[in-house]
Amino acid sequence: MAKGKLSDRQRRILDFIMEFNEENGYPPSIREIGEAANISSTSVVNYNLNRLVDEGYLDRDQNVSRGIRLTEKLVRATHQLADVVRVPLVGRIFASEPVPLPGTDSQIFGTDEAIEITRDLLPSTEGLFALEVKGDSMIDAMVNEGDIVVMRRVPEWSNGDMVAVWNKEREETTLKHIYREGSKVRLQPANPRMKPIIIENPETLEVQGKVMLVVRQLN
Amino acid sequence: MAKGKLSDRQRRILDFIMEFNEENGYPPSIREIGEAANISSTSVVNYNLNRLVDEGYLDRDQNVSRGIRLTEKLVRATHQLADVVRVPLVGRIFASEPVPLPGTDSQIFGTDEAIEITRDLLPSTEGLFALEVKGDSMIDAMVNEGDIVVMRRVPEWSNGDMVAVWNKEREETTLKHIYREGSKVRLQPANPRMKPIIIENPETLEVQGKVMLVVRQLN
DNA sequence: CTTGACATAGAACGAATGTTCCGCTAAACT
DNA sequence: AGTTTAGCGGAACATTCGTTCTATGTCAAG
Repeated sequence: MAKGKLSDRQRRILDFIMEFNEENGYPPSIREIGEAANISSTSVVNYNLNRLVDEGYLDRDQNVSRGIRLTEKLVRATHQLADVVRVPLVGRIFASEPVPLPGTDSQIFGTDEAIEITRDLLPSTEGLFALEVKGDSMIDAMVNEGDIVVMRRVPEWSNGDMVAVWNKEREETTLKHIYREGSKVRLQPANPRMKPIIIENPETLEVQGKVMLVVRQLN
Repeated sequence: MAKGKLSDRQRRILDFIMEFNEENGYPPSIREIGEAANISSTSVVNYNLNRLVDEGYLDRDQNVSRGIRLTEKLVRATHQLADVVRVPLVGRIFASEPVPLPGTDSQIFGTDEAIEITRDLLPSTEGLFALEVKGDSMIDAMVNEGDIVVMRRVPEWSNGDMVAVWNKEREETTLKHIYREGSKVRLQPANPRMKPIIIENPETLEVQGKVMLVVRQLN
């Protein structure tokens, strides 16, 4: 319950456990902790370990050697580890072709090419795929050659979404903000200096994905 | 030496170790492995463990309980964990102001606001800081309002770098590709449809950072 | 058929490791 | 002062756990 105050020893113990874990891939024994923290008695280590459990920093398993588990938060904080989403890189996007869509590859291991995105950059994780942009025809979407576009397969789009649309009549793919306007559809370039396009026949449009993220690596 | 073939048992053992580790935060004991893999004898488990070490899947520490360590690659592959870099988000970037530079905050824990970027998106990790773009004045750099620009403090820039430059005369910050041309400097917009700017007096320029990455989150 | 490498099983041993109990001290509380 | 409590040290104890040794079965090569 009592939150903050850890004794000097307890802080040292915690630090050591984290360090040892990182180093060896398994937790230290009680005696190893004692040695590191200058505690001669195993019972004292045991005592302080239980205190740390009370404070919520550790979990322990009884009667199990090295049965210490760091709390999730601590692990994340100390390592430079984070939750990431593997987004399959399914191909390239040209202006002159519909976007390639992902097959039903096992999203866990299947695809060989993928990019890793930290989860907090993405609102959802389902149905994602990534494309590399070829050519400079997406400039009015403020998307450059070489950029990586992370898209999501969506059943429905809503006003304001930035989507990849395949225009069957013109036979071209563009990235635009899309808006319903009565029976028509307005395609709005991301670049505010450019004019929107009004589509009279929305059936000629095929929304192939909603753009979730654009990543540009320089150099 | 011999690469590929793992016996059915060995695969099961490997799977179990990974699963157990994930579940408990520490590796299983030999007897626990035996139980999971339907092996009655600890010596057989020991035997197979050593085989897995030979194959490069495991590391072991002698005479240490639960002294098993998975090979790095395996850990990464099973979890959805990856190496990330925490980049401090130090402020906003306007056209009308020099870019704010990071203080000497402890880059580990210090800054409260930061974004996490998977390491493979970034070539180096030193001296990084991130800025959020305000206003639409960076359009000719194909950078939009709300984009996040990850920059790096560099002592020297080289030809072709995309940099943030503070133009003292015009009192404005822009993002441009920069080139030395004799005693002059050429600033080239990322948008190929736009004209370059020639700077006669390079002293009026202050290169404040090299742009490493641009991230645009939609929605 | 014999031999040897390989894989397995069972058991015994000893070291590694967690647990418990007793006593001591200093500070806080009544 | 007397009592309580948190924290510590030491030692004995009971398991847990890795190691080792012997024995058995299989299979392919000689």
